Amino acid sequence: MPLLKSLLDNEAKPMKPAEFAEHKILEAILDNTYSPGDALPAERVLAKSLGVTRPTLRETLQRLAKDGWVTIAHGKPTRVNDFLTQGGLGVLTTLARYGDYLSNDMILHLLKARVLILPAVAQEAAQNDPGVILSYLDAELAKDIDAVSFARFDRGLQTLMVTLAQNPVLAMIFNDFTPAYEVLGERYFSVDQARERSRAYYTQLKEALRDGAEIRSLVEDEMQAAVLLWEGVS
Amino acid sequence: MPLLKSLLDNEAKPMKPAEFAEHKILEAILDNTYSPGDALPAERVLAKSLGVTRPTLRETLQRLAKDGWVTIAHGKPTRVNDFLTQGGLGVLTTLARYGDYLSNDMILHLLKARVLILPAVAQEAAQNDPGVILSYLDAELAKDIDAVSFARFDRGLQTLMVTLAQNPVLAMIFNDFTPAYEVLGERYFSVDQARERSRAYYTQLKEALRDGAEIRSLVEDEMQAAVLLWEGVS
DNA sequence: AATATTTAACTGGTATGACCTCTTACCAGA
DNA sequence: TCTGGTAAGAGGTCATACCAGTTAAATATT
Repeated sequence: MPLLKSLLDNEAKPMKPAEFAEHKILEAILDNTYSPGDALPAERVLAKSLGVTRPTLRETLQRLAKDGWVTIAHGKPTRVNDFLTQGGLGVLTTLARYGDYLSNDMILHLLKARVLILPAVAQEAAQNDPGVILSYLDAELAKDIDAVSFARFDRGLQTLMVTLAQNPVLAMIFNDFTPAYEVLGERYFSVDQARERSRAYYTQLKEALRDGAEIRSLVEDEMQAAVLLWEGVS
Repeated sequence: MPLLKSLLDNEAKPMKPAEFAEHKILEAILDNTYSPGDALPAERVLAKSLGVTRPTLRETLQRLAKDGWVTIAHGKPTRVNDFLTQGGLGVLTTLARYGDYLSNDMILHLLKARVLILPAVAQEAAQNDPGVILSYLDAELAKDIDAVSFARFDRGLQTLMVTLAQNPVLAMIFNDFTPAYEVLGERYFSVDQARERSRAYYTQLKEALRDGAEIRSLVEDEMQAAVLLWEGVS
């Protein structure tokens, strides 16, 4: 409904200066107005052209630098990094927030990375406290639940398992993943087949947990299946 | 040698304000002067007590917030996060920089996480371009090479493989890991047994690559062995 | 003329102090 | 009792001046 949409968009509260600056700069980097290796305009110039003051711009630049988008050095101009190579997961997070830039390809890579980590996490969690996982899974999912809610449920399960796995390093990786994972989840669970798969998977998981069986390979198969499913639909 | 150490410390160039503020705040968080959940003093107060101005302090706080140390919200006081649970890999990086806070336990968790990721990365890399890896490994290691250099060589190998694996998501994780990994490496390769193990491993790896054999399980065994070795010496 | 050396013009880093906006809690009025 | 206003305190932004590295051109030196 284009009309409603446009109305909503117009009603959107105006961005705050810092937010606006970050948005603009990232946009410029992502669409190659400033390419990796390029120098950003001097702070005084950039600030004026963005319509914000230098202190505000600097706060924004500091945040961008933390995520690996740019490199700031005293005396030298601030340069754009080759973020796809040098960047950390913060880059992925931003890519996710700017939906159009999180390509299907990137999602595929994300799903593949997940295959490596989650099975082990699930296994550890199941050994440490299968009961909690079981009671989480016992919350029945409504038949016609929407993609967003489904994604939230699935993410909640994984958050729970990561917590139970008792490895802070894996938890940190998971935390960095989360924002991108939210976007990914909504897209993935929009596919009917994906929701069906997961429902069956939850059931299998419950059985395995009740029997005290190994769940590692079960989870791995499911994660692998998700990769294949996504390759099919994307 | 306390005397030398103190001399070196005194010769250290004075920290810049921003650096100093970050150091102080992190120190206060790490030694529980401010515990997770606590509110930080108001910016105006904190700035004065640190001897820096508010803009400088704010830039520092923005960076800390990016890494998940604190949460900033308009109107509300800035609060310290439960960074071990909510933080990302940036937390790990800082923990590494403040050497005393990167516990042996944390290193163990890091090594365990590595077991999950690297084998798959190595396998992909070997399939994509075994030749480059081979030529990297052909650089012979001196018999009496020191721990730092050994660590750099090992890290270089893994950097190479991550690049060849062609999965940007895994590369991002690896990038976030790097700072902590450097610290870890120096400690790990200080153990004589560790260096011996790795030498043998490199040799096996070369043979497998020449034969075009699978290297996944080989790498996994080695990573797993590293975990056990560290459990033994720490 | 070739080579140091100074200097000036960039760049980012820090300092002040004022004002805007959001959140919260307390207080007055219906 | 509940509602609504109001003031205090927190973060957000602005404006401007000055400090400190970096670089290369201008200048002095050999």
